[in-house]
Amino acid sequence: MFELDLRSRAPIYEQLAEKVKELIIHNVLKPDQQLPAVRVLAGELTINPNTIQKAYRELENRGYIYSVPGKGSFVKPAETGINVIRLQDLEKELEKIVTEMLYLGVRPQEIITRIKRQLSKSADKGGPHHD
Amino acid sequence: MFELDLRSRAPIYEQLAEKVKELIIHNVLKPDQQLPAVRVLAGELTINPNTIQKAYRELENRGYIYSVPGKGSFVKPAETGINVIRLQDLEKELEKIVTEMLYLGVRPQEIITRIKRQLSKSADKGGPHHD
Amino acid sequence: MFELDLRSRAPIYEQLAEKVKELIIHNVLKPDQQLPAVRVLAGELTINPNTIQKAYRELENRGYIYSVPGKGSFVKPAETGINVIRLQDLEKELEKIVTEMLYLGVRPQEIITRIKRQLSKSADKGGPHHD
Amino acid sequence: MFELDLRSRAPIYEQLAEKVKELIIHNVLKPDQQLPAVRVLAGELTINPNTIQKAYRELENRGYIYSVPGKGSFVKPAETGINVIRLQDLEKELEKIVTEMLYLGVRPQEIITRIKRQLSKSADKGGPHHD
DNA sequence: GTGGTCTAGACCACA
DNA sequence: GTGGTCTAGACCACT
Repeated sequence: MFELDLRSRAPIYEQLAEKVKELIIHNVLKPDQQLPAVRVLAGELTINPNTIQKAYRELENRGYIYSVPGKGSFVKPAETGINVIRLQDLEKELEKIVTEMLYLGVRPQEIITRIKRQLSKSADKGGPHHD
Repeated sequence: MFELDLRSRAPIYEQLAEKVKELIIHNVLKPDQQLPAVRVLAGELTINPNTIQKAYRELENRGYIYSVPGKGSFVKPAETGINVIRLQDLEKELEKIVTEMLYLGVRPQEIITRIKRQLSKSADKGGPHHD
Repeated sequence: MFELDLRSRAPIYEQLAEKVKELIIHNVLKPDQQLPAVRVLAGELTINPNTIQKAYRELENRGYIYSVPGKGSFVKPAETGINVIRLQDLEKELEKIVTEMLYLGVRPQEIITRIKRQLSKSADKGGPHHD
Repeated sequence: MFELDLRSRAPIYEQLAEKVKELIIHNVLKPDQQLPAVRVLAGELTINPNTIQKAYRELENRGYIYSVPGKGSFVKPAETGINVIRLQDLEKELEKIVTEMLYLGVRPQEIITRIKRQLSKSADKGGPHHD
């Protein structure tokens, strides 16, 4: 379920956090659904439990999950408008990517077409799933 | 010319490589133009020459510049089609960003509007500058 | 009556103790009034009786309630002056909060305004209810 | 300099983070000043370096310091308006404290007097110290 | 020398 | 059984 690249430069805990975040964003992991227990996941991935916990803590700080000691970790329902800072980051990244695609020869119309396709594809499973 | 954020947790050589890449993309540094010599730039930025070297090596690996031993480093003219791999990466990143923006509550129409604005803004200075 | 946030990382028994304390402070639970029996409350909140017990014990230690073996737990009438230690703690906390609000950019006048508003709001139901 | 209570229920890393935060808020640690190195502090406090790092990481997440790998950790200049969420928390805490002080018999006028005294005392060293 | 990552293994509080 | 904390000790990247 979680494919990690142990040789990658990116730390394991970040890779894991990223994977989990994607599952949440794509609504594979539903709001308030319980995540795999730290120790269980550590066993499956043959990774130290501390590393898993670090990933979960990271996601908690970023507002994607919440952890209840003694109970488990759960998907946090999305709250529109909370992550203004994150949105600004995404804007900047978007800008960079578009500029580089232009530089590499992609025509503007082509870029818009692809994004529209992406938007309609995400419409079903994606989009905000609030309380 | 190159504003580096020494406070950032991103390594300096990566920041520098990114800045140079942007200048190339935005056509501020023209094809075959010579980049500042390592030692000169090191002096101006009060940064270790090794760090500059690392940034240039990074850019060479990614195909944005080329080095002529004994002469210096130069901007590599863009070659449409050669960077298919890079384009696929950009596609994936674009997909991720769009999906996350949707999750964070941005409306699809809003996303397209922003990209169009970005496209028209880059139209002047940006765009491919091939041989 | 007692709304607990099972998602919170704060232990349930602490949340419960806090809620009861607030009801006492706001004079909703009057002096010498009997608190809900442990088992009853456990049933209503669908929570382990041990957890309720722990909350009540906590409140007894802090001087907000008293227990009569075989009878139940009751609200302890406030005794001005006996809680000097608690008052000193509150002073310290108050100092910390005010300092941090200043640091975060809140103007002194604004702080006083908010506190006055808070004071007049609590004036009705709040205030000391001694013997 | 940092007095920790190893027997306290509060985790060491939180105690340490709190202490450092206070030094920053009271302007004892000035903006962009370097914090003690993780290993050095670990040695002085006879505490594991990982624990220190956890405290620093916590402070970084909350926006009070920034860490540059290979350089050190530094005090982050305050940015007014960034910490809206933290301010809301402080408001709630302030409300609770004021209410409890009333309950313990402190007169409203007395509360305001103390806060004003606190405000003028903090005026010198406290207050925001932005860029 | 700096912070960052990871492991192995132990202990605690909570439900 | 759960997450959380802490230690000891090793290795890496960056400057």
